[in-house]
Amino acid sequence: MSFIIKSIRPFNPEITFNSGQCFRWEKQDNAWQGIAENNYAEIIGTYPNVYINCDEADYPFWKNYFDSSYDYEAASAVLIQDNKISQAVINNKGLILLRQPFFEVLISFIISANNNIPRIKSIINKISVKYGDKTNNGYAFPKPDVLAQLKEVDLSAQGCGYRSRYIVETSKIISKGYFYEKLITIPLENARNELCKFMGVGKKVADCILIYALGRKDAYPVDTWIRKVSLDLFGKEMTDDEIRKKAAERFGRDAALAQQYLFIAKREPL
DNA sequence: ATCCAGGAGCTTT
DNA sequence: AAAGCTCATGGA
Repeated sequence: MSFIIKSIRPFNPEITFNSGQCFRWEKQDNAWQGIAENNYAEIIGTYPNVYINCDEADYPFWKNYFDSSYDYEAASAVLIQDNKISQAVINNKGLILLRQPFFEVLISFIISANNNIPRIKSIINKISVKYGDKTNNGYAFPKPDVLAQLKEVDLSAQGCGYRSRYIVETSKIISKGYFYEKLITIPLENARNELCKFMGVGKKVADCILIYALGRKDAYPVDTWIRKVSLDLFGKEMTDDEIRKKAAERFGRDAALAQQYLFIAKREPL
């Protein structure tokens, strides 16, 4: 274990960590502390001069986590030309989309259904403390085989409510082995339908998993906030399927980033 | 008290 | 395919 401080890809920690795509980053004395898998890291500095303090052996993991190979400057330059998004791009410079561990995103967004962000964070923290591995710097997210062996009441006791059954059943499938890499390359509709086979995963949660775990930039999660903003965006009331279709036409391969900008702007208007 | 939260599953039209 | 009802929970 040798901790090092290295520069990491330019991004805005404040905006990215508060954008509702991750639930396990907390700020302590000017440093953002987070755990993914069994890895701990601290993020310091401000956009565009950002540094990471982590175990040297984990640095490749974190480089991938912070999506180092994707050109957000180029994507934002495209989106800023859309007059409905330009202000959000300006107000949220340095936003990126994280590439988090598949199982953690899968379970976290099952918990997110019909829920709010502070409570989602609270629940995830509780199940991590109770069922995750203890590390030197906090508790890891629970492993699939651990959650798979729980009873519904165990998770209900941590506030998961009616989602407890979904978490156990989904964890059983993952713990038996699941090749999620295929979801990165197959057509969006197919990938979404595959994920919807998991109990507790619908189209919205499926799109979140495709973006925040698998790095797909063409997905477009339609939640209550995006529903609200679509009226202004497209000029009429639409079903969720129509919203996804229109968004795909308008934003194409930048749909996920457009959605994230719109979500932030609508949820926390300046 | 009533409504809402990064919805989804199930049943009924 | 589309609409309606229900599912826990805590905060506003």
